[in-house]
Amino acid sequence: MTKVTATSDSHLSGVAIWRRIADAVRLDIVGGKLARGDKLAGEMELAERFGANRHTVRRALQALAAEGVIRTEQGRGSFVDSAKRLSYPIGRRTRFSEGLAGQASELRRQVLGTRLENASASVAAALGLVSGAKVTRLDTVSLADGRPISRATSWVVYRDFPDFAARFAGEQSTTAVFAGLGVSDYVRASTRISARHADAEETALLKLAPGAILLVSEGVDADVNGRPILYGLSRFPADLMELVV
Amino acid sequence: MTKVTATSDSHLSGVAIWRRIADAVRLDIVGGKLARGDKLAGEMELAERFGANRHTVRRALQALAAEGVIRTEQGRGSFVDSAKRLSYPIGRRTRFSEGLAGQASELRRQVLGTRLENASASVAAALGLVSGAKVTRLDTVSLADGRPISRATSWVVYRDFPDFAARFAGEQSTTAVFAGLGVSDYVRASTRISARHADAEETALLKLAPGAILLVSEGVDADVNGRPILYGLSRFPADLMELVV
DNA sequence: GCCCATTTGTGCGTATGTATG
DNA sequence: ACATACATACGCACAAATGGG
Repeated sequence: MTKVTATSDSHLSGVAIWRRIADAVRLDIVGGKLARGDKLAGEMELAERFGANRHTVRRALQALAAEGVIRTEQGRGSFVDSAKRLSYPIGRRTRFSEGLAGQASELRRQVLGTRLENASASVAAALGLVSGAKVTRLDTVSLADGRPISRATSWVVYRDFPDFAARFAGEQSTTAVFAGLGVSDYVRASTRISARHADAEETALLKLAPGAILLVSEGVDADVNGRPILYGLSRFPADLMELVV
Repeated sequence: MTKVTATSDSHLSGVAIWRRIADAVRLDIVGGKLARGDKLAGEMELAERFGANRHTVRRALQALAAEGVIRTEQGRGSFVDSAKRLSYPIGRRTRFSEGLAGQASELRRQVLGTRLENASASVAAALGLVSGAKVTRLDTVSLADGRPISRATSWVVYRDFPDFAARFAGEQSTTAVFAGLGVSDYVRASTRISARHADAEETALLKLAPGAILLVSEGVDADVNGRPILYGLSRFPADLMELVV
């Protein structure tokens, strides 16, 4: 019906047709509609379904094959070669490693660095500080079975936890660090979720194809008295992860 | 430094540089870094910042101007011409209209249609039915101040609420329909959030630029006894909306 | 082995889009 | 506005591999 061509494409999307097809097919796979080992529809049928040329479909399938999502065999077809998306639970008492337990056999958190900086307007607002107040910033990448699944940045009030950066090196989890600093318990006070394209740094760190979509979760953790102790900004590849409330 | 060109672009992203620039600038605006009336950086400076040619930056600014996000004045610069993103609250007791009250002056829900169908595997699983059971499907688009902000599809068990479709025509809200059918209260039992590109139909209905990113929220509402009564799939343009947990 | 339909792989020509200078 | 280079998308044709009679 509506033939989507580079030329007829009404508003000139700036997103190639082959990429939209690749995204749609990948969605069926990570969303569970197609399971590992399943045979995809033929190139002709996909071309028909998306109103595109077979070459364009092939370009999309090549991209998915390069990602390791599918495998193509001449004369036989294309087959699903990867698993469902991981679910990251979001709740008042969520802890990173607990949430993903059972979904991956090996979870690892890599610390990219810590540094002392002056709170930007948004960080200050989230932590209830004046703009420019000293905060400790922590940059991490998390991996499940060796694959990067999140890029997180956290800010902690320096005045309240001057040792935060030093302690983090020796500990595996944020929970453990806070426990060592006298905060026995904390809860998620608020979470905002949005989505956007990955920038260059995120593309590199998360080993994504350029133009990949990220789910962005932005939240504040507070202690039992409701005092904000940590502001976090996490970015998840939308292809690999979904958030469960 | 890292010059991003169509040619040097490592793996051929399928997303044009002008679109990535437009997305990044729009993000600063809807994310609150730039407020209505603020002046954007000059074209030369933006070109420098993104490592692109000034022509390419101009292409991005043209796209944003066409969307109504910015306004460009010869000899003066470009200025922010739109407001912050709307926040859609997600909680156990969230109602659509209550959640957005105060953020827009006029909210409207448009019914695209209702129909009786056989539950697909995913719908059946969510509602606790056998695959193929009869369900009523309801398709809607919601608008805030005339702008489409969500595309939702809901499924209700036909056996439990045979009059659902008929009643919806006369009522404004799902809450009112359920109230008329004897369900005085219901809560959100589970929610899964993901992100992806819009397809052709969504692009048309939500009046988006092709290739736009959607936040997808998938959830089950249950009555006070925990019995699933409605399965909903909502899609929000990530440029306009964020979800707050 | 051979034929055949199906499916993927490849080559060529053309038009338009993207990005630079 | 112009010139250049490459990417994207299409259409047609044919080659190569697979699997079933």
